[in-house]
Amino acid sequence: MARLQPNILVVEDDRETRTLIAKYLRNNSCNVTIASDGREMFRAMTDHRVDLIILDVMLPGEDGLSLCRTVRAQSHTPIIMLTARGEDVDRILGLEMGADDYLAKPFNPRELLARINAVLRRQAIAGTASANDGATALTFLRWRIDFRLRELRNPEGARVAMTSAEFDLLWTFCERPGRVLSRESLLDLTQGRNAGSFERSIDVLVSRIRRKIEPDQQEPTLIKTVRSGGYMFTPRVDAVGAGN
Amino acid sequence: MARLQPNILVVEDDRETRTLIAKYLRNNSCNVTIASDGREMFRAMTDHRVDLIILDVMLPGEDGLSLCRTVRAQSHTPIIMLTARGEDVDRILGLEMGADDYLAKPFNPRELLARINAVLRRQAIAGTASANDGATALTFLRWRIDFRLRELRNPEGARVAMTSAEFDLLWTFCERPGRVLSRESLLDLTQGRNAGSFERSIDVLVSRIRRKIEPDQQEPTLIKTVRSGGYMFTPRVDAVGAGN
DNA sequence: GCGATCTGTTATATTCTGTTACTAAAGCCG
DNA sequence: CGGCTTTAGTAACAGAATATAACAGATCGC
Repeated sequence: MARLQPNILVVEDDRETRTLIAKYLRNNSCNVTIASDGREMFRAMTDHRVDLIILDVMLPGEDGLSLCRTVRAQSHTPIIMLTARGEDVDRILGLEMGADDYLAKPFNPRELLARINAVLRRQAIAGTASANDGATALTFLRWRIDFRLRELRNPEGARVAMTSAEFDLLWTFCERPGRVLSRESLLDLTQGRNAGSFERSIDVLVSRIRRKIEPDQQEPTLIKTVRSGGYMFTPRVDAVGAGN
Repeated sequence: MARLQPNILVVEDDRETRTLIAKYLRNNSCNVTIASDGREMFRAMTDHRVDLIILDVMLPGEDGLSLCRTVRAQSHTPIIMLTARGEDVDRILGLEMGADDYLAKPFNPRELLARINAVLRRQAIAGTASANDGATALTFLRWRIDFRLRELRNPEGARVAMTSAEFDLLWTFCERPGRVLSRESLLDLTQGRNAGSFERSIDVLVSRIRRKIEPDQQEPTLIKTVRSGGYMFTPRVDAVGAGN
């Protein structure tokens, strides 16, 4: 769903932080470009396609907030802002700045990755609404999960009520079919939360989802348990265009 | 999308307020012209292109309401009116005056900026959508919401009574379909946070709107709840288009 | 002013969600 | 095959978030 190797532009003046972020993202299948100020940022943006910008609030010269507005005025490239703690979050995310998400320093790089994924995913959805290809829904075994509408329909076409958390988890599974996902990474992906050591919340959620979608309660066929590994969503998943 | 440096014309007789607004807007990438009464306003308008007018209701000589009507009759330049509390909002925004938005004094300048952006964006969309004046209405699932008339019609074409606050909120939703809006930003967008209202008030309003527009009271399909996130307006696919 | 309407607040009911605890199942080892 | 250990499934619970009825102050239209 999300681009396989998204181009991330990291705009951050502190060399150490910058390198750290870049390294981490590169280790996690992102193409990373770095810039230390607004000028370099714009150069990079005209240079090649940028899928997402990570933008520090504090920058020499024109500051991040101002840059954010400017970028926003010209393009729809999503922006995640790195803020200091206690920054006025509403304004950053609100109409005025229009950033897509933010992260307060100091942050956990995994958390950043989770946010990036979330934003890109949203972007993919939003993009289809107006313009181009991308899918807004996935189907598996004649079930259909629509991210934009946040609804799940069974093979008969009836809506199946899902709570927010259940939906998010199922969505995450659908995006990564056929891969074993650890509880930890599932927690990360759905909530950007660092897993507290032994939490069984994923187990419980899986159980609740299974009750709603598994044809045979005794023998799960959709979400398989991988002992001491996590869970795996097994059915073949097809992308479906806008929900018409 | 939005003009990079929109030309804003501020019409306000109180020098202090006027200067404050101008200063703030200039700091936020706007070109600002000021006028202290109707005469100066018209002079400015013939002088150069004006993208948006901020117009105080109380003015010496010909008052803001009257000026608003006049401008409206001649051009499509969007207008945001500054009103005193308790002013008749429906009338100001409605057919009679035709302002595009309003803000009750005293207001937060950041909120003003947000409104400006919103109006300009709408304008941009309306402009590109097809041709002309139109685009004062949106349709979703055969419902039709008309911003100018401030009325809502159901698929059968019957008017559905909406109170001012309900309409404002629904409008806000319609402008941002498919996005999760936090209670906080909804408050900001509808009232500018001046009024110290609690976030629960959004819940109550949503509940009231749902009662009027949701086909199934048990299972909302239009305004979805995103737990600990806010609400999301999810009209089906074709839904949002210029009301032609 | 007076009744009708609107709107935010409060209180209560309902729903959701993560945790805990207990049970069942799976692996391990002799 | 049994015991023993580890891991998963899920009922039950408690805290959090949401839905909505009811209330009261504000506002509107006469």
